[in-house]
Parts: sequence; structure tokens; C-alpha cells
Amino acid sequence: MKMDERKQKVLMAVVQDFIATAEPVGSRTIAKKYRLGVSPATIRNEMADLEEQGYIEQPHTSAGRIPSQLGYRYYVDYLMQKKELSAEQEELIRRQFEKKVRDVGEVIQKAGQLLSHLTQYASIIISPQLGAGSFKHIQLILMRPSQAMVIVVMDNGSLHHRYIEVPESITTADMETISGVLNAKLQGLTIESIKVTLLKEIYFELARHKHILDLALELLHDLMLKKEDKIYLGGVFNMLNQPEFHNIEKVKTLLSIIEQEDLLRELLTNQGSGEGVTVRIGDEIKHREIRECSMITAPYSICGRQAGSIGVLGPTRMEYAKVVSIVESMTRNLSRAMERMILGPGK
Amino acid sequence: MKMDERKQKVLMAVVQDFIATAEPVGSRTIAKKYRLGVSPATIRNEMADLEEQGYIEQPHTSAGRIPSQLGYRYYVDYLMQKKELSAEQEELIRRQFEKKVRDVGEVIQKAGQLLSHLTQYASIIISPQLGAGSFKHIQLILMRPSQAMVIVVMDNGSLHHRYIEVPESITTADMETISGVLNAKLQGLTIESIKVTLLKEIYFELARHKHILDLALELLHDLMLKKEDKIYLGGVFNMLNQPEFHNIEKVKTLLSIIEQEDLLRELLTNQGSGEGVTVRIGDEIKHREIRECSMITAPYSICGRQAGSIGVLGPTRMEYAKVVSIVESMTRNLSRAMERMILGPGK
DNA sequence: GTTAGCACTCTATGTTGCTGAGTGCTAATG
DNA sequence: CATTAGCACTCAGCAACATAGAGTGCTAAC
Repeated sequence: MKMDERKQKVLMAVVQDFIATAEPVGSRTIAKKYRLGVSPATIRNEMADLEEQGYIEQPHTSAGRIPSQLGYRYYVDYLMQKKELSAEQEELIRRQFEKKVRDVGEVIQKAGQLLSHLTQYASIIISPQLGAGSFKHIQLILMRPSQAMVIVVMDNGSLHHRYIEVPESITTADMETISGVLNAKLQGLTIESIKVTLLKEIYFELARHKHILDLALELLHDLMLKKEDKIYLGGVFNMLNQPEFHNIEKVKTLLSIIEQEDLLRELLTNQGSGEGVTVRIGDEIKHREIRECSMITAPYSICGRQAGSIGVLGPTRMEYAKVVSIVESMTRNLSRAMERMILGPGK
Repeated sequence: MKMDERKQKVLMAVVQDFIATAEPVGSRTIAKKYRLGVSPATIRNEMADLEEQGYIEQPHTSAGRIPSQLGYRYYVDYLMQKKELSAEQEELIRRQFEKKVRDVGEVIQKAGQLLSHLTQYASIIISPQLGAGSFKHIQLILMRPSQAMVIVVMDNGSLHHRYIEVPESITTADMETISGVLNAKLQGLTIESIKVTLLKEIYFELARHKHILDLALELLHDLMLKKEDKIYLGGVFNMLNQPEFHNIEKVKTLLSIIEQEDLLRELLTNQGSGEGVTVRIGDEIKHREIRECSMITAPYSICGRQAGSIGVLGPTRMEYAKVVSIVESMTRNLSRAMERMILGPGK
């Protein structure tokens, strides 16, 4: 993997120029635009070497070179220098996150829009998985004879509900009783920490309402298993501006992938390092349908706990330097916005 | 608008054949395939007439004819005969709606997937706008010092929440008191019917907590204005199989439209008749970006009250007969499923 | 080691000509 | 008088061909 400085410069030129123009890059272009102080012929020699080592390739004999996946990887790992966001972009992000929003979904939606706007690629964001947390409040409400609603509020601010069927004889007062007992017994506990003995106690106290308890506790049980996450997607049509998607077939595969939520979730969840920005190039994304795409993802956290991830999906010919900075900045801001929302603006 | 029978048959042949093949239809084709018992020459004469009257057009001199918007309109209004769903399709729908689902969002999501699967076009569904309804339950919960959550349950089963800031001095007991008073005073009322005198009463009783009341009542107020609806979209990539979208530019406009939720909402809400299936062809959809598309929409209802709409978006060359039947059946089933979910399976 | 020069390769683009589908018109037909 | 056969005409689409130009690799000179 050792590479003398000039080779690095040539590789860098190839990658940067190809990212900018989407056209194979020739030796003349590099000599002229990137002022390496040597002639095209020399560059041709270097390029021949680089090709041999697998960093660049030639689409056909009389064309310039384009970076291979290996080439992009080398660029991202060793050559690329982070591009600071412009003041304008910083401002845009800052103002976006200052806006008043009502719920987590809205924050994320807006963040996604901004992310795809700034990068001009598709954005994918996964909403926070807060973990179940502990019970804050449980409420049963009789909606009409024989139908009720169970509401559970967790201390992390998440809210869950379910409709259940109850015997016709049940009254609003019964509901209050049940809610009262459940609240008293369960408050502050996490789902995992509910003991059988405690359950027995509850069933004993509310023996008359065994049926309702079963249903209510079923909701609690589901909470443990439930994937609360949602996938937010934006700016897919940006991708169509990229020349690599002028071919309909590619657009079709792209779209069919993008409509599969489960796949997106997997792509966003199985991140490499688990911390900081991850760049995956082409095949490094394990799904063969999206070779020719790269993903830049990063987890965001709430109060130090990893909560969800944001990501950008674009062609392998992606503006890595720019996107990495944007993703970084967005995670920071998003984390902050979430914390403010959940903990209150005090801190 | 009078048209003799043979002309109608010719027009019908042109429309049907073009819908099936996406190729301009010639006189020979019609004579051969549609057995009108006359020669191509006669059909040519009829076609010339139809063109003069604006029902069909010729892309270029040496090509067959394609239906104009007017032609499609005539076809939909007078010629098309509804195509019954196949047993298989019926079965698919029935089974889909039998599945157990947890919430309204899930029903809709599944319905959208099915709709786009059956039609092979894009599906758009707007979630129920139930109207505000009347209060069933209001609950304030202290999440941590100085932060609380307001939960409001309406009698139509909808659930709303908001985080608010409260003075540090507030205790859980205070919250219970406030909840209690609000419940007692507001239960059963609609938002509109809250009188100033009643508010005064509440403020009087809870004078100490004026600040919290303000915030809680703000949520109630927002409920009146709030658009609760969500847009669900599916099967966009089906559209790419249609030859009219082999052109990237068109795909791009299509996608950029589809990413604008507000626009979709408008398209789905401003329906013509307001009842039953509406077919809008090309320019009849008022947005110039989607000329060359048609929409088939229908409202679904819950307990007789119109709740939301479902729609199919496809090229003007759409299989109207088929899609109309599918949309009809889907609204029926969706309405039923929603009612079952909200009222409980009893009825 | 670097570079100028040159022959070579191959894509992209433009030109031309042909084919075939489809038309409109005219004159013949029942 | 509506219908139809026949025919000349039009034009998109395709294939065959020629051309231009970008870029290469090699060789020989610096």
C-alpha cells in the first residue's frame, strides 16, 4: 500500500476530477488542471502503475481513467481532506434546528430534507430507538361499552397505546381502579424488571379484571419486542440528476431498494465501527443491488446513548469530503435538538 | 358529442389497444384485431373524423392514432365497462384486510402496498381526518422536574400529546389535581363547544397553575387547527415499468412531485364529486407538472363520515376499467377495516 | 527520470439510404 | 351512397458507413 507522493497526487486528481465531472480523466487534463509540474507523459506512466495496482481503471482503450472502488477507498482513508462547511451551510443547519417543532418525527423529517438538500443525494434517517425505559404512567380509558384504550408513557418520553376489548360490564370507575393499581405497582420499573411475584400481587388485587389485565400487560410485553423505529427518506429524486442514473434500469433497482424499509433499516443499523462517520463504498455495502452506490452513515445519540442513525446514499462517485462533513455536523445538531426536545429546553 | 356506434367502436379499439400496447394504433390493426366487419379503409375514414372531433391524434404523419385526453374522457364516461376483479384478486384483498394490525397507520400502509401491487401504478393514501371529536380523557404527567407531558384522548380514538415546561415546584400530585379538574370539566365536550365561562371556571379553580393551564389548553387549541393526516405512498417504482417513463426527465418531474407531500395532499383532497370514484385525466389534474398522468381517487369513510381518500397515480394510458374496480373494492374494504379497528370487532 | 513525438485505438457523432408501417386520396364496386 | 381496393406519399427507425477527437503506449531524445 505504500505509494510515493506523486502517485498519491495523481490518484487524488483522478478521483477529484471524476467526482466533479463524471467523465474519465486523461493525463492531459491532470497535467493542466492539477499543476503537478510534470508532463502528461509522466502522468501516463504513473497512471499505468496505478492501474496495475488496482486503484484506477480504464473503461476502454482510448478513454481516461476512473477510480476503482479500491481507489475511492484509498482516497477516503488517506487523501481526502475534510471540507469545512460554508458559512451559509452552517447557517442553514443552525436555523433549521432552531425552529420550533412538535415531535420527534418532525425534527427528523426536517433534518432529512435538509440533509438531502445539502448533499444533493438521498437521505435516510432512522428514528430513535430509545430502548424501553421504565414506566412513568399507565392509563386505561373506556372509550365506549366494551372497548377501551391502554396508554403507556415511558420515562424516556415515548408514548404507546392500544385498543382492547373489555367486558360490557366494565365501567369507567373500574378503569380508574385498574389504572391506579397498575400505576402504583409498576411505576419506575423497567419492563425487564417486572417480577412474577409482582404480577401475582397485581392479579390478586384485581382478580375480577383478569381478562383486562391480560390485554393490558400484553401491550407491555409487546413493547419489549416492538421495533419502534421508523425510516425517513428524502431527496431520492436528487439522485436522478447524477449521470449514473440516466439509465432507467439503474433507477429501477435503486427505487425498488428504497421502497424496502427493512433493507434500509438493515443498511443503516449494521454500521461498521458503530461510532463516528462510516463510509461504505460500492460492494462494501453488502447488498449486491446497490453496488455502484456508496453510503455515508453516522449514529446520533441522545444523552450519550446511541439512539438512531442518519445516512446519505449516493453514487460511488460521491463528494465524500463534503458529505462527510455535512453528516458529521448534522448528527451533532440532531442529537442536540433531540435532547432539547426530550429533556426540555432547560439544558 | 353524438357519435354513431361504429365510431364508438373504433374509438374504443384505439383506446384499448393503446392502453395495452403503448403503440399508436393503425387502421389495419383495428380491422384485424377488433373485427368490426369493415375494411381498414373505412376505419381510416372514421379515424379521420374522430381526429377532427378531437378524440384521437396522430403523433406524426406515418403513425397510427393515439387517444387524446378527450378520447380517454369519452372512453371513461361512456364506453368503458367495469372489469370485475378476478377471484384471485378478491381473495388477496380479503386476506389482506383480515390480518391483525395494531394501528391505523399499519392498515393504511398495507392497503397502499396492496393497491400498488394490484394496479401496478403508484398508490397514495391519506390517513383519516377524524375531525376533532370530543374529549374523552386528559392527562398531565410530570416526566421530570420542570418537564411534563400533556396527553389528550378524543372519543374518536385519536391520541395527541405534547411536551410542556412547568415550574420546578410542581409535583406529581399537582398534575393529578389539574388532570382531575380538566377531565371533570371538559369530558364529553368538543373543542368548539368550550365556553369562555367554562374556561374561567377552570382558571379559577386552578388559579395557582395558570401557566400550566395555558400550555395545556394551547395543545387543545392546536388540535383544532392541526392537520392530522399523513400521506402514504407506495409502488412508485412500478411506474418505471411503464414505457412513458423511460425518459429520465419525466421520471424526475414525477419524483419531484411525489416528494411534495403538500401537493399530494391537495391532489387527494380536492376531489371532484366528493363521493365515489373520481377519474381525472391529464390536465384535469390541475397541476401542470403531472400532465400525462391520470389519477383515480375515492374517499373512504368511517361510520358514514368521510375520513380520508385513496388514490392511484398512473400514466394517462392507464387501465381505467381495471383500476376503477380495484379502487372501489379497496375503499369498501378499507372503510370496513377501519371501522372494525376503531369500534372494536364486535360490530 | 522525464518528455516530445507519433502511430494506434476506440467511442461518439454525424450522414446517408433503406425499409416498412401507416396514411389520404381516387376511382371502382355493390 | 357508403364501402373498399389500389396507389402514391410520408416519415420514424434502423443499419451501415465515415469522420473526428480524445487518449493511450511506445520509442527515442534530452
